[in-house]
Parts: sequence; C-alpha cells; structure tokens
Amino acid sequence: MLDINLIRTNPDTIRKCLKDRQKDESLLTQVLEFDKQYRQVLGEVEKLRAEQNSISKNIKGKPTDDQIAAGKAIKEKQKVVDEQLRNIEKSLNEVLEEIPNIPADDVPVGKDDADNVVLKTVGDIPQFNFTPLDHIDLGEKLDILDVKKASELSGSRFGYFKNQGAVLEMAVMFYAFNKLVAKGWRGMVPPVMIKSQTEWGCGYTSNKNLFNAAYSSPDDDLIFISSSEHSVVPYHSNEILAENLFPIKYVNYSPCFRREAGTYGKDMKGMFRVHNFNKVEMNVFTLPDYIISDAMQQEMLEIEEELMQDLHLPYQVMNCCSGDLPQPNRRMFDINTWFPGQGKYRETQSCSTCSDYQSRRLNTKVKINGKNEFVHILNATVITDRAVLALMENHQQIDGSIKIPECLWPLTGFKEIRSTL
RNA sequence: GGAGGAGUACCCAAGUGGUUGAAGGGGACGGUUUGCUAAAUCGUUAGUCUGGGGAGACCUGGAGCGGGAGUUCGAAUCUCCCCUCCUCCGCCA
Repeated sequence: MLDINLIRTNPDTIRKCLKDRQKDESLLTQVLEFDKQYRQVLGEVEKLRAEQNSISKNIKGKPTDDQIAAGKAIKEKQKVVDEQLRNIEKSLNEVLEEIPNIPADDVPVGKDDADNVVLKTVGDIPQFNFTPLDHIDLGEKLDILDVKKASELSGSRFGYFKNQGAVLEMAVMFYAFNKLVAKGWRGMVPPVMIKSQTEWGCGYTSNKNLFNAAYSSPDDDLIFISSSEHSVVPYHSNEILAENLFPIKYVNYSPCFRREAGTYGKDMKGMFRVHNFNKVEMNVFTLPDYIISDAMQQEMLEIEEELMQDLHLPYQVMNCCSGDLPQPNRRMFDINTWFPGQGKYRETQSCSTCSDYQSRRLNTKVKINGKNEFVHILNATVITDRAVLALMENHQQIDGSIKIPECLWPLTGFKEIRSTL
C-alpha cells in the first residue's frame, strides 16, 4: 500500500506509475475523490464526538433529563455520519490497495515480460555433440523423476524427485541454505499456512480475492504460502524495531504452493511448472533509505549469481519492465537459466525490492531519531527445484548420465547419476 | 475436538457504568547528593495512529485497556462474535 499523503501530494507520479504498469488511471481519481470525502465526513464525525465528550464530562453522578436528551440527539446524528464514514473508508481502501508501488527510475517501461531487458549474460551455453534431452526424459531414464505417478495421485502439475534425484534436490537446497547461513543470514523454516489477514499484508492480492488467488482452506481461515516470503516477511508485523538491528536478513526454506491459474497449456511437460515446489529464499528488512535498500538488492543479486556459478549454470540477468512488475515491487531482477532441453533461458530466480509498500500494510517500523518510519523490505530467490532441473539438463553426458557439480559432492555422496535400470 | 481460566502501557498489576484525563509497584531516563559508584531523594515515563489550522516552532480535535460488533446520554467495566495464551482431558510426529 502506498502512503495516501504521497498520492495526495504527487498525483502526477502516480498517474505515470499506473500508466507504465498498464493499470487503469481512473484509480487515481477515485482515490483522490474518496480521500476528499473521507476527510470531510471524518471532520463531521469527530466534531460530534467532541460534542458528546464535552456533555459527558459535565455529568457528575445522575444526568438530568436535558442532558440525556442532548446526548440522544447527538447519537442520532452520529448514526448517519458514522455509517457514511464506514462506507467511504471501505471504498477508499479498496481502490487504494489497487495502486501498485512506484517503479524505480531505472525500471524499463514496457508491457509484459517480452519487454524485459537483458542486463548481462554469464557462462557458456553447453555444446553437445548429441541431441540433449529435457529434464523429464532424462529423469525417467535415470529413474530420478516421476510425473506420471504424480499426475495419477495428485493431478497434473505435480512431480516426484526420487532415488538420487531426491538426494540431489535436498543437497541443492541445503547447499544454498547453508551458504547463506555461513554468510551470517538467519535461518528460517516457516509455517506454510497463514491467516488470510497475513496474506493480505503481503500486498499481492486484494482483500476480496485472497482465498481464490492461492490454495486455501477457507473454513480454517488459512492460506497456503506461494513463497516463504508470505510467512517470513510478516514475522515482524506490528513491531517497532530498534535501528541497530538493521539490516535483518533471513534465509528460509519451504515448500511453495501455486495454483498457476492462467497458465493452462503452458510448460505442461515435466516438472518445470508445478503446483508444489521447494525453495530457499532471502527476505531482508533494511532502513527506509533507497540508497541502502537498492544496494541490498544488488547484494542479493550477487548471491544469486554466485549460486549459479557454483552450480556451473549459464544464465542471464534481466531487468524486468514496468508491466511485468508485481504489485508491491519497486524493481525486480530475474535470473533466467539456460535449459538445453528447451533451447531457451527460463526464469529460475527473481530479486525484488518492495521499498515500504509491504511494511505499511504489515505495520513494520523502525525508530529513527525518535520518529517511527516504515522499513524497506526485499525478497529474492536463492534456489528452487527449477535449478535442479536446469542442472540435470546442462550437465547431461552422451551416455545418459549426469555430472554433479563439485560443490555438492560432500552432500550428495556421489559425483554423477548413472542409470541403474 | 471437550471443560475451565486469562489478555490493561517497557514489565508486574489495581480497576463491576460517570473525579479513569487508568491507581500502585518495578524498570528505564533525567535532576539533586557524591572523589567515583551504590544508596537515598525529587521528577519524567501513553507509546502509537489520525483529522484540521499554520511557512514554521506550535496550536487544536479524534481514536486507543487483545480484535470486531452491539447495549447506553456515557463502556476498560455489560452483551455477542473472533483471536491468542494458560490448566486439565482426548488425539498425535
């Protein structure tokens, strides 16, 4: 959520933001109109309350009939304006929460992910003197992946990592997790279900759509997280943190659940796009200063790149355009990894700064010189299952085996995966 | 899932409808005293959110006793719903 004061005083900035993000510009006019009405009615409500308070204050012991009559009269008036205020406030909040974060100046203006800009390309695309397989053909031959059984038991878009594949999956997760812990990040294995109110605080979904946007159990008022961000970022909600604690850096491991609505027919083969995957994630709280939080985003991007280099995976860093930016984001970098089986770079990581957009809803503040300010919040992928699939495809050998990057050997206990069938 | 109990400020806590603009401690901070500390003593400690006025220091309203709705002229206090924690039973990795 944006600061209403900012919207009030900088309407032109907001208008440009909405335009760049392919959003309806009338949102701004609605917000400004509701805000004006809200403050006007609020004035009336408060005036009546002040009147009521002053009557009450003068009553010692038993009130006179006149006093009761005066009180009753005010009460009747209050009923009307109170209701008005409630309605206006509701309308105001509904449109206010539709207004996305303002993109940073260096975010390219564009319509969708086709307009994302390649910032750099790192690592050589592997050259094969045979036709490389995709991860699922490889995985089935080596008996380390299974989607057929998963679709029978769970439905489409699920998969098993099995045998050495399961070991590899856990090794990659633990390698990544531990690397961050060694850098001083605080480890978290969070709950994977959260209250709807918590999900709302993350700022991705408006209030009315919470239970449909994600997997959920409405009877229990619980929503399955689509990323550990959703249960870790709210960890400090309703807190005023001391300045000397910053930056607060968490590395989390969790399964993630996604409905993948609107992706019907896309990436149907294999385990590239599944409803349920595992992820190691970074979540950071910084002081509310763009210089600090932007530098932190760079630091997180470097960590992501380091991981890709450890795993010897070729990748590109993308600067995501305004139209591709999620609602809370000020800026987002994607890492797209080369998938030989698809012959394309595909998204495997992202790295975002949300400035104070999430902290305003979550009410996470820092006390600076006696003043409380909303903190900046960032999130970035360290590694997901997709990197495991990329690793399989990139490191496949002509004999159908897969070479394991050296950094994982101590964790896997094997240096290659070879068919035992 | 069943049966009870509780939630008040940084912490502990008093408070059954109007002098509560929330007692009293503790802690913290500041002053006095002191060679320095401690002790003693005096003082401060409702933070926070928010409307309006003002260029500004500031002035002036409102909200706020776990959250929400209600009763009442008036609610920390009464009623209802929800949340969290504690004790016991049940179940369980």
